[in-house]
Amino acid sequence: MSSQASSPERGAGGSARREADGSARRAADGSAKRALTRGDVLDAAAAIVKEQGPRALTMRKLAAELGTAVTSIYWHVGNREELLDALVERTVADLGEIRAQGRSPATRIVSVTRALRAQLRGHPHLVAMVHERGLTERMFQPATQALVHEVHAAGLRGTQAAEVVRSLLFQVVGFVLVERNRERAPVQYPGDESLWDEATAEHDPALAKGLAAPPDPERLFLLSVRAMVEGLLGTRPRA
Amino acid sequence: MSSQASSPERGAGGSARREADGSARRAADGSAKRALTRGDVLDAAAAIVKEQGPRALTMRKLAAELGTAVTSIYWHVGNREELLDALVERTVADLGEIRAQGRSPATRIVSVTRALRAQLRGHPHLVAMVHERGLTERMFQPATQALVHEVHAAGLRGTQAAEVVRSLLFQVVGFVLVERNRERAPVQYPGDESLWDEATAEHDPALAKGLAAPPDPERLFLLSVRAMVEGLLGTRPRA
DNA sequence: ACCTGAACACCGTTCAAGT
DNA sequence: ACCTGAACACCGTTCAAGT
Repeated sequence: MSSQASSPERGAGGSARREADGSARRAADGSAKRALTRGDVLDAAAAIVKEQGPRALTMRKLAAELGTAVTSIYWHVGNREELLDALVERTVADLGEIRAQGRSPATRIVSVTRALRAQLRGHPHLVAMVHERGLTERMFQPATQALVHEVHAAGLRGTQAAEVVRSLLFQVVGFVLVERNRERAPVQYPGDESLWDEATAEHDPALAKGLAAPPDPERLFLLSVRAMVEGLLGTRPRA
Repeated sequence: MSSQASSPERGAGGSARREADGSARRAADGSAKRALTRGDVLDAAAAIVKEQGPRALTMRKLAAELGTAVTSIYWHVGNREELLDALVERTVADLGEIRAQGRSPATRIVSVTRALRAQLRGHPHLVAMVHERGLTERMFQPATQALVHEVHAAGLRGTQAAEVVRSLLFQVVGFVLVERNRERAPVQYPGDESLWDEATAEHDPALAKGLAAPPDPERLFLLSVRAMVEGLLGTRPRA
């Protein structure tokens, strides 16, 4: 409920920011000690979340990191939930534009999905946090915008265009989520071998191998997105 | 670390279970009091998770619900994390088979994705919990199995078949996730209207409306899956 | 305007002790 | 074999009090 309207670090577009990593206020060193700002809190919180996930972000740990009393944080950001809200908000705002590349609409659409996937992979915990806060639509706004443009260029309009855009967004999100799951837990239970033995794979060893471990997610991503674009537009995109 | 091997309620296939809703041990009523079993704990935990989400499942609340001391629970399930593990494990095991319907492979594939979506929607918190535990592959095993069969029937083999199966799974998961997000947070911030005004929708009001609120997720789901199947198989599925 | 420590209600978990 | 209360370390949050 604290109506802080500072909104620090809006940047000049979104890509380059890294210098101002709250290195100013270190108290543990005994060095110079500035006044704590809302931006400091967000920076420190962002660092913890990025490295250890949102679960590891406790108010007390954050305070220790900043060299302040726990209660000071509350003055600047309200409470933990509002802190996470602000963090997500800032990260989403800093994601930057998505630019299509290529000549044909189909190719340009594929390039947008690739850019979106790259963004999502760059912020491993962001998707879940955005999801919890009901900001999904907003987070995908830039990508949606770009897709709208390309779908229009492909000649689609109205409801049909909207459905194509949404199908593509869902595809990317689903892919990244499952992909990340595999990265985090490479060895599944009860283990891939037993899950895809000869019988369950219907005597198709190459298929069993393909399902047990996707050797090239990049390739799989391109393939599925291209299939989807082809099915939706009736045009085959080119590499 | 407690090696309890009871594994209650494995059922006779998976669909019908509902009678044994831990109504036996009610202590608050002052009625008859059986010995607490691992199954009781899992049942009560499942009820809480189903109604209020995994976050609301605290050991103390669970104990109160069961009419026991908190520490009794630990004897039966180890700790909170193992409790959730067991819960997910049991739920996944009880999900049941997925049967394809229809004549052509393309149509049957679509029917499998619909069944999978219905399963996921029936357990709103399951996907996230499974995801956290790295059990995604296992959870989708029945659906994958069914898809493998149909893709084989469509004449695909090996790596190509595996890629088709995976693309479809990703599509379904992504769809359900985003769909659920919209249900939970119907009013987005900063609001759909402002997000899709005339300019951002490139002067296509029907598209703006389509993106602001998907009137029929069922329809959108079918459309996108069919497009994907068509793009992957080169065959158009029929309703 | 900003920061502080004390205090509260709530967690998960351990452990010695009961039956 | 099962259950218990006491106790520990950790949470988020509030509040009166400082400067």
